[in-house]
Amino acid sequence: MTDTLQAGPRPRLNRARVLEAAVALADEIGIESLSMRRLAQELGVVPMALYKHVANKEELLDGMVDVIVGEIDPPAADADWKSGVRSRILSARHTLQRHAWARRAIETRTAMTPRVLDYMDSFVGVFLTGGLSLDLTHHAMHALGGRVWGFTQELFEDPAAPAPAVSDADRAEMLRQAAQRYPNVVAIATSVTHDEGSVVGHGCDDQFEFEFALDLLLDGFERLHARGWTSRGAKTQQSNTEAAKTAR
Amino acid sequence: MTDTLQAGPRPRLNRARVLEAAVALADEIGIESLSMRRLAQELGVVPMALYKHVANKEELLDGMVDVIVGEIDPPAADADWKSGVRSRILSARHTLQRHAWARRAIETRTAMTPRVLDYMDSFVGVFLTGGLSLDLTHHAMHALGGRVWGFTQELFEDPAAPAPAVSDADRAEMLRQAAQRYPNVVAIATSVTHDEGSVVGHGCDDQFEFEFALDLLLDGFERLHARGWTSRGAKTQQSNTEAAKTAR
DNA sequence: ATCGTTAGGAGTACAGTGTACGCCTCGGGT
DNA sequence: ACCCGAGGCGTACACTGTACTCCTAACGAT
Repeated sequence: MTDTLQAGPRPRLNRARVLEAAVALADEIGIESLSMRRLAQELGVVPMALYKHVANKEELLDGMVDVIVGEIDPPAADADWKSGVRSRILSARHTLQRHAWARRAIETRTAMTPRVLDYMDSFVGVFLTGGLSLDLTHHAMHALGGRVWGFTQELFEDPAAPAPAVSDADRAEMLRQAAQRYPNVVAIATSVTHDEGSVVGHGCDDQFEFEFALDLLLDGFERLHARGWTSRGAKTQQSNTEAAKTAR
Repeated sequence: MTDTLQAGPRPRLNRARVLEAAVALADEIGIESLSMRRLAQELGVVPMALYKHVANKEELLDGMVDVIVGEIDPPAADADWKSGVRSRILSARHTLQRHAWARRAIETRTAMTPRVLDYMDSFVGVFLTGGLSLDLTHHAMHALGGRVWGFTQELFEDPAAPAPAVSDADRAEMLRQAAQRYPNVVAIATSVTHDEGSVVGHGCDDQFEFEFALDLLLDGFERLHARGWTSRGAKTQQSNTEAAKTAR
Protein backbone atom coordinates (compact mmCIF):
# COMPACT_ATOMS: atom_id res chain seq x y z
CA MET A 1 0.00 0.00 0.00
CA THR A 2 2.99 2.24 0.24
CA ASP A 3 3.25 2.18 -3.52
CA THR A 4 -0.02 3.39 -4.92
CA LEU A 5 -0.93 1.44 -8.02
CA GLN A 6 2.31 2.04 -9.83
CA ALA A 7 4.35 -1.03 -10.70
CA GLY A 8 7.41 -1.59 -8.56
CA PRO A 9 8.80 0.59 -5.81
CA ARG A 10 8.83 4.23 -6.73
CA PRO A 11 12.38 5.33 -7.58
CA ARG A 12 13.89 7.80 -5.14
CA LEU A 13 13.50 11.43 -5.87
CA ASN A 14 16.53 13.49 -6.73
CA ARG A 15 17.18 16.96 -8.03
CA ALA A 16 17.49 15.90 -11.65
CA ARG A 17 14.23 13.98 -11.58
CA VAL A 18 12.42 16.91 -9.99
CA LEU A 19 13.78 19.34 -12.55
CA GLU A 20 13.01 17.15 -15.52
CA ALA A 21 9.50 16.50 -14.29
CA ALA A 22 9.02 20.22 -13.80
CA VAL A 23 10.15 20.95 -17.35
CA ALA A 24 7.90 18.27 -18.78
CA LEU A 25 4.96 19.48 -16.75
CA ALA A 26 5.53 23.10 -17.74
CA ASP A 27 5.64 22.03 -21.37
CA GLU A 28 2.30 20.39 -20.87
CA ILE A 29 0.27 22.75 -18.70
CA GLY A 30 2.16 26.02 -18.94
CA ILE A 31 4.35 27.84 -16.48
CA GLU A 32 1.51 29.73 -14.81
CA SER A 33 -0.25 26.48 -13.91
CA LEU A 34 2.89 24.86 -12.56
CA SER A 35 2.60 24.75 -8.79
CA MET A 36 4.61 22.84 -6.25
CA ARG A 37 1.53 20.83 -5.40
CA ARG A 38 0.81 19.95 -9.00
CA LEU A 39 4.41 18.95 -9.58
CA ALA A 40 4.47 16.81 -6.45
CA GLN A 41 1.31 15.09 -7.53
CA GLU A 42 2.87 14.36 -10.91
CA LEU A 43 5.79 12.72 -9.13
CA GLY A 44 3.47 10.80 -6.83
CA VAL A 45 4.83 12.57 -3.81
CA VAL A 46 3.65 14.98 -1.16
CA PRO A 47 4.35 18.67 -1.89
CA MET A 48 6.85 19.22 0.90
CA ALA A 49 9.01 16.37 -0.31
CA LEU A 50 10.19 18.60 -3.13
CA TYR A 51 11.78 21.01 -0.70
CA LYS A 52 14.42 18.45 0.16
CA HIS A 53 15.80 18.89 -3.36
CA VAL A 54 14.94 22.47 -4.16
CA ALA A 55 15.19 25.30 -1.67
CA ASN A 56 12.07 27.04 -2.95
CA LYS A 57 10.11 27.65 -6.10
CA GLU A 58 12.52 30.31 -7.27
CA GLU A 59 15.35 27.80 -7.22
CA LEU A 60 13.15 25.30 -9.00
CA LEU A 61 12.69 27.77 -11.83
CA ASP A 62 16.42 28.46 -11.89
CA GLY A 63 17.01 24.75 -12.24
CA MET A 64 14.47 24.47 -15.02
CA VAL A 65 16.24 27.22 -16.94
CA ASP A 66 19.49 25.36 -16.44
CA VAL A 67 17.95 22.28 -17.97
CA ILE A 68 16.86 24.04 -21.12
CA VAL A 69 20.17 25.92 -21.38
CA GLY A 70 21.77 22.49 -21.44
CA GLU A 71 19.63 21.61 -24.44
CA ILE A 72 21.14 24.34 -26.60
CA ASP A 73 23.63 23.00 -29.11
CA PRO A 74 27.25 23.84 -28.41
CA PRO A 75 28.81 26.17 -30.95
CA ALA A 76 30.47 24.65 -33.98
CA ALA A 77 34.13 25.45 -33.46
CA ASP A 78 35.25 25.50 -37.05
CA ALA A 79 32.99 28.20 -38.45
CA ASP A 80 33.75 31.92 -38.56
CA TRP A 81 32.43 34.02 -35.71
CA LYS A 82 29.45 35.34 -37.61
CA SER A 83 27.95 32.04 -38.66
CA GLY A 84 28.98 30.59 -35.30
CA VAL A 85 27.01 33.20 -33.43
CA ARG A 86 24.18 32.93 -35.87
CA SER A 87 23.73 29.20 -35.54
CA ARG A 88 24.12 29.39 -31.79
CA ILE A 89 21.36 31.95 -31.47
CA LEU A 90 19.09 30.08 -33.82
CA SER A 91 19.68 26.95 -31.81
CA ALA A 92 18.81 28.82 -28.64
CA ARG A 93 15.68 30.15 -30.27
CA HIS A 94 14.74 26.68 -31.38
CA THR A 95 15.12 25.37 -27.87
CA LEU A 96 13.08 28.22 -26.41
CA GLN A 97 10.36 27.48 -28.91
CA ARG A 98 10.14 23.86 -27.87
CA HIS A 99 9.50 25.07 -24.33
CA ALA A 100 7.02 27.87 -24.70
CA TRP A 101 7.25 28.79 -21.02
CA ALA A 102 11.02 29.23 -21.07
CA ARG A 103 11.13 32.78 -22.39
CA ARG A 104 8.77 34.01 -19.71
CA ALA A 105 10.55 32.03 -17.01
CA ILE A 106 13.94 33.41 -18.00
CA GLU A 107 12.68 36.95 -17.89
CA THR A 108 11.66 36.59 -14.28
CA ARG A 109 14.96 35.06 -13.24
CA THR A 110 17.22 37.28 -11.19
CA ALA A 111 20.12 35.05 -10.19
CA MET A 112 22.84 33.83 -12.51
CA THR A 113 23.55 30.13 -12.30
CA PRO A 114 26.94 28.62 -13.21
CA ARG A 115 25.44 26.81 -16.18
CA VAL A 116 24.14 30.04 -17.57
CA LEU A 117 27.52 31.66 -17.06
CA ASP A 118 29.12 28.73 -18.86
CA TYR A 119 26.77 29.31 -21.74
CA MET A 120 27.60 32.98 -21.91
CA ASP A 121 31.28 32.33 -21.58
CA SER A 122 31.35 30.04 -24.57
CA PHE A 123 29.21 32.55 -26.42
CA VAL A 124 31.66 35.36 -25.75
CA GLY A 125 34.42 32.99 -26.75
CA VAL A 126 33.02 32.71 -30.26
CA PHE A 127 33.33 36.45 -30.72
CA LEU A 128 36.79 36.72 -29.22
CA THR A 129 38.36 33.83 -31.08
CA GLY A 130 36.81 35.33 -34.20
CA GLY A 131 39.04 38.31 -33.65
CA LEU A 132 36.56 40.87 -32.33
CA SER A 133 37.79 43.24 -29.68
CA LEU A 134 36.68 42.98 -26.08
CA ASP A 135 34.96 46.30 -26.48
CA LEU A 136 32.94 45.39 -29.52
CA THR A 137 32.14 41.95 -28.15
CA HIS A 138 30.80 43.51 -25.01
CA HIS A 139 28.41 45.75 -26.89
CA ALA A 140 27.47 42.95 -29.24
CA MET A 141 26.49 40.73 -26.33
CA HIS A 142 24.31 43.46 -24.97
CA ALA A 143 22.71 44.09 -28.33
CA LEU A 144 21.94 40.41 -28.81
CA GLY A 145 20.98 39.89 -25.19
CA GLY A 146 17.51 41.28 -25.54
CA ARG A 147 17.00 38.95 -28.43
CA VAL A 148 18.08 35.73 -26.77
CA TRP A 149 17.93 36.25 -23.04
CA GLY A 150 16.43 38.93 -20.92
CA PHE A 151 19.13 38.90 -18.32
CA THR A 152 22.07 40.32 -20.17
CA GLN A 153 21.57 43.88 -19.07
CA GLU A 154 21.73 42.83 -15.46
CA LEU A 155 24.86 40.75 -15.86
CA PHE A 156 27.24 43.42 -14.74
CA GLU A 157 25.00 44.86 -12.09
CA ASP A 158 24.25 41.88 -9.91
CA PRO A 159 27.65 40.35 -9.09
CA ALA A 160 28.51 43.19 -6.75
CA ALA A 161 25.38 42.93 -4.64
CA PRO A 162 25.02 39.31 -3.43
CA ALA A 163 28.25 39.20 -1.41
CA PRO A 164 28.57 42.46 0.46
CA ALA A 165 30.18 40.98 3.57
CA VAL A 166 33.38 39.60 2.10
CA SER A 167 36.81 41.05 2.55
CA ASP A 168 38.80 42.45 -0.33
CA ALA A 169 41.06 39.43 -0.20
CA ASP A 170 38.14 37.05 -0.46
CA ARG A 171 36.69 39.12 -3.24
CA ALA A 172 39.94 38.92 -5.15
CA GLU A 173 40.06 35.17 -4.61
CA MET A 174 36.51 34.76 -5.85
CA LEU A 175 37.33 36.79 -8.92
CA ARG A 176 40.40 34.65 -9.53
CA GLN A 177 38.30 31.51 -9.38
CA ALA A 178 35.67 33.06 -11.61
CA ALA A 179 38.35 34.05 -14.09
CA GLN A 180 39.42 30.44 -14.22
CA ARG A 181 35.98 29.10 -14.96
CA TYR A 182 34.59 32.01 -16.97
CA PRO A 183 37.67 33.57 -18.52
CA ASN A 184 35.82 35.30 -21.31
CA VAL A 185 33.08 36.97 -19.35
CA VAL A 186 35.54 38.08 -16.70
CA ALA A 187 37.78 39.49 -19.39
CA ILE A 188 34.91 41.56 -20.67
CA ALA A 189 33.71 42.57 -17.24
CA THR A 190 37.14 43.78 -16.21
CA SER A 191 37.97 45.43 -19.50
CA VAL A 192 34.89 47.60 -19.49
CA THR A 193 35.51 48.91 -16.00
CA HIS A 194 39.25 49.06 -16.43
CA ASP A 195 39.04 52.20 -18.48
CA GLU A 196 37.58 54.23 -15.68
CA GLY A 197 39.70 52.66 -12.97
CA SER A 198 36.70 51.48 -10.98
CA VAL A 199 36.03 48.10 -9.42
CA VAL A 200 33.98 45.45 -11.10
CA GLY A 201 30.36 46.37 -11.60
CA HIS A 202 28.68 49.73 -12.27
CA GLY A 203 30.95 50.26 -15.22
CA CYS A 204 28.32 49.50 -17.83
CA ASP A 205 26.45 52.35 -19.44
CA ASP A 206 23.04 50.89 -20.04
CA GLN A 207 21.79 53.84 -22.03
CA PHE A 208 24.74 53.51 -24.37
CA GLU A 209 24.12 49.81 -24.89
CA PHE A 210 20.50 50.49 -25.69
CA GLU A 211 21.28 53.18 -28.22
CA PHE A 212 24.05 51.07 -29.71
CA ALA A 213 21.65 48.30 -30.64
CA LEU A 214 18.93 50.72 -31.63
CA ASP A 215 21.14 52.63 -34.01
CA LEU A 216 22.46 49.45 -35.52
CA LEU A 217 18.91 48.49 -36.40
CA LEU A 218 17.94 51.95 -37.61
CA ASP A 219 21.04 52.15 -39.80
CA GLY A 220 20.09 48.76 -41.16
CA PHE A 221 16.59 49.92 -42.02
CA GLU A 222 17.96 53.00 -43.68
CA ARG A 223 20.38 51.02 -45.80
CA LEU A 224 17.71 48.58 -46.93
CA HIS A 225 15.36 51.46 -47.65
CA ALA A 226 17.96 53.21 -49.77
CA ARG A 227 18.54 49.99 -51.71
CA GLY A 228 14.83 49.55 -52.33
CA TRP A 229 15.05 46.24 -50.54
CA THR A 230 12.00 44.01 -50.39
CA SER A 231 11.46 40.79 -48.50
CA ARG A 232 9.75 39.08 -51.42
CA GLY A 233 12.88 37.51 -52.78
CA ALA A 234 14.71 37.13 -49.51
CA LYS A 235 12.06 35.00 -47.91
CA THR A 236 12.21 32.10 -50.30
CA GLN A 237 15.71 31.73 -51.61
CA GLN A 238 18.24 33.19 -49.25
CA SER A 239 18.88 34.71 -45.87
CA ASN A 240 18.83 38.40 -45.15
CA THR A 241 22.54 38.50 -44.92
CA GLU A 242 22.97 37.12 -48.37
CA ALA A 243 20.26 39.38 -49.71
CA ALA A 244 21.96 42.36 -48.19
CA LYS A 245 25.27 41.27 -49.64
CA THR A 246 23.97 40.94 -53.17
CA ALA A 247 22.24 44.28 -52.88
CA ARG A 248 25.37 45.90 -51.58
CA MET B 1 -16.75 57.35 11.52
CA THR B 2 -17.44 56.49 7.91
CA ASP B 3 -14.34 58.40 7.00
CA THR B 4 -11.42 56.91 8.87
CA LEU B 5 -9.08 59.67 9.87
CA GLN B 6 -8.77 61.22 6.45
CA ALA B 7 -9.90 64.77 6.05
CA GLY B 8 -13.23 65.20 4.31
CA PRO B 9 -15.40 62.56 2.69
CA ARG B 10 -13.44 60.03 0.70
CA PRO B 11 -13.81 60.78 -3.04
CA ARG B 12 -15.67 58.13 -4.98
CA LEU B 13 -13.67 55.42 -6.60
CA ASN B 14 -13.48 55.27 -10.36
CA ARG B 15 -11.46 53.40 -12.90
CA ALA B 16 -8.89 56.14 -13.37
CA ARG B 17 -8.29 56.52 -9.65
CA VAL B 18 -7.87 52.76 -9.26
CA LEU B 19 -5.44 52.58 -12.15
CA GLU B 20 -3.37 55.52 -11.02
CA ALA B 21 -3.17 54.21 -7.49
CA ALA B 22 -2.10 50.83 -8.85
CA VAL B 23 0.67 52.42 -10.90
CA ALA B 24 1.89 54.47 -7.95
CA LEU B 25 1.78 51.45 -5.67
CA ALA B 26 3.64 49.27 -8.17
CA ASP B 27 6.28 51.97 -8.47
CA GLU B 28 6.67 51.83 -4.73
CA ILE B 29 6.50 48.17 -3.77
CA GLY B 30 7.04 46.38 -7.07
CA ILE B 31 4.69 44.48 -9.30
CA GLU B 32 5.10 41.17 -7.52
CA SER B 33 3.95 42.67 -4.23
CA LEU B 34 0.96 44.39 -5.78
CA SER B 35 -2.15 42.50 -4.69
CA MET B 36 -5.77 43.47 -4.89
CA ARG B 37 -5.89 43.57 -1.12
CA ARG B 38 -2.86 45.81 -0.84
CA LEU B 39 -4.21 48.14 -3.48
CA ALA B 40 -7.60 48.30 -1.82
CA GLN B 41 -5.98 49.11 1.48
CA GLU B 42 -4.03 51.91 -0.17
CA LEU B 43 -7.30 53.34 -1.43
CA GLY B 44 -8.94 52.95 1.95
CA VAL B 45 -11.43 50.52 0.56
CA VAL B 46 -12.40 46.88 0.88
CA PRO B 47 -10.79 44.54 -1.68
CA MET B 48 -13.96 43.59 -3.49
CA ALA B 49 -14.82 47.21 -4.13
CA LEU B 50 -12.14 47.25 -6.82
CA TYR B 51 -14.01 44.67 -8.84
CA LYS B 52 -16.69 47.22 -9.64
CA HIS B 53 -14.14 49.05 -11.76
CA VAL B 54 -11.90 46.30 -13.10
CA ALA B 55 -13.15 42.88 -14.09
CA ASN B 56 -10.17 41.07 -12.57
CA LYS B 57 -6.50 41.51 -11.89
CA GLU B 58 -5.60 40.80 -15.48
CA GLU B 59 -7.67 43.75 -16.58
CA LEU B 60 -6.12 45.86 -13.86
CA LEU B 61 -2.68 45.15 -15.30
CA ASP B 62 -3.94 45.93 -18.78
CA GLY B 63 -5.15 49.25 -17.50
CA MET B 64 -1.86 49.98 -15.79
CA VAL B 65 -0.02 49.37 -19.05
CA ASP B 66 -2.43 51.74 -20.75
CA VAL B 67 -1.57 54.41 -18.23
CA ILE B 68 2.14 54.20 -18.84
CA VAL B 69 1.65 54.01 -22.62
CA GLY B 70 -0.15 57.31 -22.25
CA GLU B 71 2.95 58.74 -20.63
CA ILE B 72 5.11 58.20 -23.69
CA ASP B 73 5.75 61.39 -25.61
CA PRO B 74 3.94 61.68 -28.94
CA PRO B 75 6.25 61.65 -31.95
CA ALA B 76 7.62 64.95 -33.17
CA ALA B 77 5.92 65.36 -36.52
CA ASP B 78 8.51 67.52 -38.24
CA ALA B 79 11.54 65.26 -38.00
CA ASP B 80 12.61 62.64 -40.54
CA TRP B 81 11.48 59.08 -39.92
CA LYS B 82 14.75 57.95 -38.45
CA SER B 83 15.12 60.55 -35.77
CA GLY B 84 11.36 60.38 -35.21
CA VAL B 85 11.49 56.69 -34.48
CA ARG B 86 14.62 57.13 -32.47
CA SER B 87 13.25 59.77 -30.15
CA ARG B 88 9.99 57.87 -29.79
CA ILE B 89 11.75 54.71 -28.70
CA LEU B 90 14.02 56.57 -26.34
CA SER B 91 11.00 58.25 -24.85
CA ALA B 92 9.34 54.86 -24.41
CA ARG B 93 12.46 53.53 -22.79
CA HIS B 94 12.59 56.49 -20.49
CA THR B 95 9.01 55.91 -19.43
CA LEU B 96 9.62 52.21 -18.85
CA GLN B 97 12.59 53.08 -16.71
CA ARG B 98 10.55 55.34 -14.50
CA HIS B 99 8.24 52.38 -13.86
CA ALA B 100 10.54 49.47 -13.26
CA TRP B 101 7.66 46.99 -13.16
CA ALA B 102 6.31 47.99 -16.56
CA ARG B 103 8.59 45.87 -18.71
CA ARG B 104 7.74 42.73 -16.80
CA ALA B 105 4.06 43.57 -16.73
CA ILE B 106 3.95 44.19 -20.47
CA GLU B 107 5.59 40.88 -21.19
CA THR B 108 2.85 39.01 -19.39
CA ARG B 109 0.07 40.86 -21.16
CA THR B 110 -1.83 38.88 -23.76
CA ALA B 111 -4.62 41.20 -24.85
CA MET B 112 -4.21 44.27 -27.01
CA THR B 113 -5.95 47.35 -25.70
CA PRO B 114 -7.10 50.19 -27.96
CA ARG B 115 -4.60 52.59 -26.40
CA VAL B 116 -1.77 50.22 -27.24
CA LEU B 117 -3.03 49.91 -30.78
CA ASP B 118 -3.20 53.69 -31.00
CA TYR B 119 0.40 53.84 -29.93
CA MET B 120 1.49 51.29 -32.49
CA ASP B 121 -0.55 52.94 -35.19
CA SER B 122 1.15 56.28 -34.71
CA PHE B 123 4.45 54.46 -34.56
CA VAL B 124 3.87 52.77 -37.89
CA GLY B 125 2.76 56.11 -39.22
CA VAL B 126 6.19 57.61 -38.61
CA PHE B 127 7.75 54.98 -40.85
CA LEU B 128 5.16 55.22 -43.59
CA THR B 129 5.08 59.00 -43.84
CA GLY B 130 8.85 58.82 -43.93
CA GLY B 131 8.51 56.95 -47.19
CA LEU B 132 9.32 53.42 -46.11
CA SER B 133 7.39 50.64 -47.78
CA LEU B 134 4.72 48.66 -45.98
CA ASP B 135 6.94 45.62 -46.28
CA LEU B 136 10.02 47.17 -44.75
CA THR B 137 7.98 48.93 -42.09
CA HIS B 138 6.45 45.65 -41.11
CA HIS B 139 9.78 43.97 -40.60
CA ALA B 140 11.20 47.02 -38.89
CA MET B 141 8.36 46.98 -36.36
CA HIS B 142 9.07 43.37 -35.61
CA ALA B 143 12.77 44.00 -35.28
CA LEU B 144 12.22 46.87 -32.89
CA GLY B 145 9.39 45.13 -31.09
CA GLY B 146 11.60 43.01 -28.92
CA ARG B 147 13.44 46.11 -27.91
CA VAL B 148 10.46 48.21 -26.89
CA TRP B 149 7.57 45.87 -26.26
CA GLY B 150 7.36 42.17 -25.88
CA PHE B 151 4.06 41.79 -27.63
CA THR B 152 4.86 42.60 -31.19
CA GLN B 153 5.32 39.05 -32.32
CA GLU B 154 1.83 38.18 -31.18
CA LEU B 155 0.19 41.13 -32.85
CA PHE B 156 -0.82 39.29 -35.97
CA GLU B 157 -1.65 36.05 -34.25
CA ASP B 158 -4.23 37.03 -31.69
CA PRO B 159 -6.85 39.00 -33.62
CA ALA B 160 -8.17 35.86 -35.27
CA ALA B 161 -8.73 33.92 -32.09
CA PRO B 162 -10.84 36.05 -29.74
CA ALA B 163 -13.89 36.31 -32.02
CA PRO B 164 -14.53 32.91 -33.53
CA ALA B 165 -18.32 33.14 -33.43
CA VAL B 166 -18.86 36.12 -35.70
CA SER B 167 -20.15 35.96 -39.23
CA ASP B 168 -18.04 36.99 -42.18
CA ALA B 169 -20.13 40.10 -42.54
CA ASP B 170 -19.55 41.10 -38.94
CA ARG B 171 -15.89 40.35 -39.33
CA ALA B 172 -15.69 42.57 -42.37
CA GLU B 173 -17.50 45.34 -40.50
CA MET B 174 -15.13 45.04 -37.56
CA LEU B 175 -12.18 45.25 -39.88
CA ARG B 176 -13.66 48.31 -41.56
CA GLN B 177 -14.02 50.01 -38.19
CA ALA B 178 -10.52 48.96 -37.20
CA ALA B 179 -9.17 50.35 -40.47
CA GLN B 180 -10.75 53.65 -39.60
CA ARG B 181 -9.18 53.88 -36.17
CA TYR B 182 -5.90 52.09 -36.87
CA PRO B 183 -5.33 52.72 -40.56
CA ASN B 184 -1.61 52.07 -40.44
CA VAL B 185 -1.55 48.80 -38.57
CA VAL B 186 -4.41 47.48 -40.66
CA ALA B 187 -2.58 48.49 -43.81
CA ILE B 188 0.40 46.46 -42.69
CA ALA B 189 -1.65 43.53 -41.49
CA THR B 190 -3.51 43.28 -44.76
CA SER B 191 -0.50 43.89 -46.97
CA VAL B 192 1.50 41.08 -45.44
CA THR B 193 -1.23 38.51 -45.90
CA HIS B 194 -2.35 39.95 -49.21
CA ASP B 195 0.56 38.37 -51.01
CA GLU B 196 -0.53 34.86 -50.25
CA GLY B 197 -4.22 35.50 -50.74
CA SER B 198 -5.09 34.40 -47.22
CA VAL B 199 -7.32 36.09 -44.70
CA VAL B 200 -5.94 38.30 -41.97
CA GLY B 201 -3.73 36.50 -39.50
CA HIS B 202 -1.29 33.65 -39.87
CA GLY B 203 0.49 35.51 -42.62
CA CYS B 204 3.51 36.44 -40.55
CA ASP B 205 6.63 34.33 -40.76
CA ASP B 206 8.04 34.57 -37.28
CA GLN B 207 11.27 32.82 -38.12
CA PHE B 208 11.90 35.27 -40.92
CA GLU B 209 11.30 38.24 -38.64
CA PHE B 210 13.71 36.84 -36.11
CA GLU B 211 16.47 36.25 -38.62
CA PHE B 212 15.83 39.64 -40.19
CA ALA B 213 16.64 41.46 -36.98
CA LEU B 214 19.44 39.08 -36.11
CA ASP B 215 21.20 39.55 -39.42
CA LEU B 216 20.80 43.29 -39.23
CA LEU B 217 22.69 43.24 -35.95
CA LEU B 218 25.32 40.77 -37.13
CA ASP B 219 25.95 42.79 -40.26
CA GLY B 220 26.31 45.82 -38.07
CA PHE B 221 28.86 44.11 -35.86
CA GLU B 222 30.79 42.99 -38.89
CA ARG B 223 30.87 46.44 -40.37
CA LEU B 224 32.07 48.02 -37.14
CA HIS B 225 34.66 45.27 -36.74
CA ALA B 226 36.01 45.84 -40.24
CA ARG B 227 36.26 49.58 -39.54
CA GLY B 228 38.14 48.93 -36.32
CA TRP B 229 35.40 50.75 -34.47
CA THR B 230 35.74 51.39 -30.77
CA SER B 231 33.25 52.78 -28.33
CA ARG B 232 35.81 55.01 -26.63
CA GLY B 233 35.10 58.04 -28.74
CA ALA B 234 31.47 57.32 -29.45
CA LYS B 235 30.47 57.31 -25.81
CA THR B 236 31.41 60.86 -24.97
CA GLN B 237 30.96 63.03 -27.98
CA GLN B 238 28.42 61.57 -30.36
CA SER B 239 25.87 58.87 -30.97
CA ASN B 240 26.57 55.57 -32.63
CA THR B 241 24.87 56.69 -35.77
CA GLU B 242 27.14 59.63 -36.10
CA ALA B 243 30.17 57.52 -35.27
CA ALA B 244 29.17 55.00 -37.89
CA LYS B 245 28.66 57.78 -40.38
CA THR B 246 32.04 59.35 -39.85
CA ALA B 247 33.70 55.94 -40.06
CA ARG B 248 31.88 55.13 -43.24
C1' DA C 1 -41.62 64.88 -0.51
C1' DT C 2 -41.84 60.07 -1.72
C1' DC C 3 -40.76 56.24 -4.34
C1' DG C 4 -38.05 52.74 -6.84
C1' DT C 5 -33.78 51.95 -9.16
C1' DT C 6 -29.21 51.36 -9.17
C1' DA C 7 -24.27 52.06 -8.80
C1' DG C 8 -20.78 51.22 -5.66
C1' DG C 9 -18.85 49.76 -1.46
C1' DA C 10 -18.90 46.00 2.64
C1' DG C 11 -18.71 41.44 4.40
C1' DT C 12 -18.15 36.71 4.21
C1' DA C 13 -16.39 32.67 2.19
C1' DC C 14 -13.70 29.39 -0.58
C1' DA C 15 -10.28 27.22 -3.21
C1' DG C 16 -5.56 27.47 -4.20
C1' DT C 17 -0.72 29.08 -3.44
C1' DG C 18 4.24 28.78 -1.21
C1' DT C 19 6.44 27.01 2.60
C1' DA C 20 7.82 26.56 7.93
C1' DC C 21 8.07 22.96 11.32
C1' DG C 22 7.97 18.52 13.34
C1' DC C 23 7.43 13.46 12.88
C1' DC C 24 8.33 8.97 11.00
C1' DT C 25 10.70 5.52 8.57
C1' DC C 26 13.69 3.38 6.27
C1' DG C 27 18.85 1.98 4.55
C1' DG C 28 23.52 1.62 5.60
C1' DG C 29 27.82 2.20 8.45
C1' DT C 30 29.80 1.13 12.96
C1' DA D 1 22.62 -4.66 17.48
C1' DC D 2 22.94 0.00 17.33
C1' DC D 3 22.35 4.58 15.64
C1' DC D 4 21.79 8.25 12.60
C1' DG D 5 20.72 10.93 9.05
C1' DA D 6 18.57 11.48 4.34
C1' DG D 7 14.27 11.83 2.54
C1' DG D 8 9.37 11.57 2.36
C1' DC D 9 4.77 12.71 5.25
C1' DG D 10 1.39 15.56 7.60
C1' DT D 11 -0.20 19.50 9.50
C1' DA D 12 -0.58 24.31 9.65
C1' DC D 13 -0.33 29.25 8.42
C1' DA D 14 -0.41 33.37 5.95
C1' DC D 15 -1.64 35.08 1.75
C1' DT D 16 -3.64 35.21 -2.90
C1' DG D 17 -7.77 36.13 -6.42
C1' DT D 18 -12.49 36.39 -6.59
C1' DA D 19 -17.71 34.60 -6.32
C1' DC D 20 -21.86 35.72 -3.93
C1' DT D 21 -24.83 38.28 -0.90
C1' DC D 22 -26.12 42.25 1.41
C1' DC D 23 -26.53 47.22 2.44
C1' DT D 24 -26.48 52.05 1.73
C1' DA D 25 -26.43 56.45 -0.35
C1' DA D 26 -27.45 59.13 -4.50
C1' DC D 27 -30.83 60.40 -8.13
C1' DG D 28 -34.55 60.94 -11.52
C1' DA D 29 -39.61 60.50 -11.87
C1' DT D 30 -43.87 61.02 -9.99
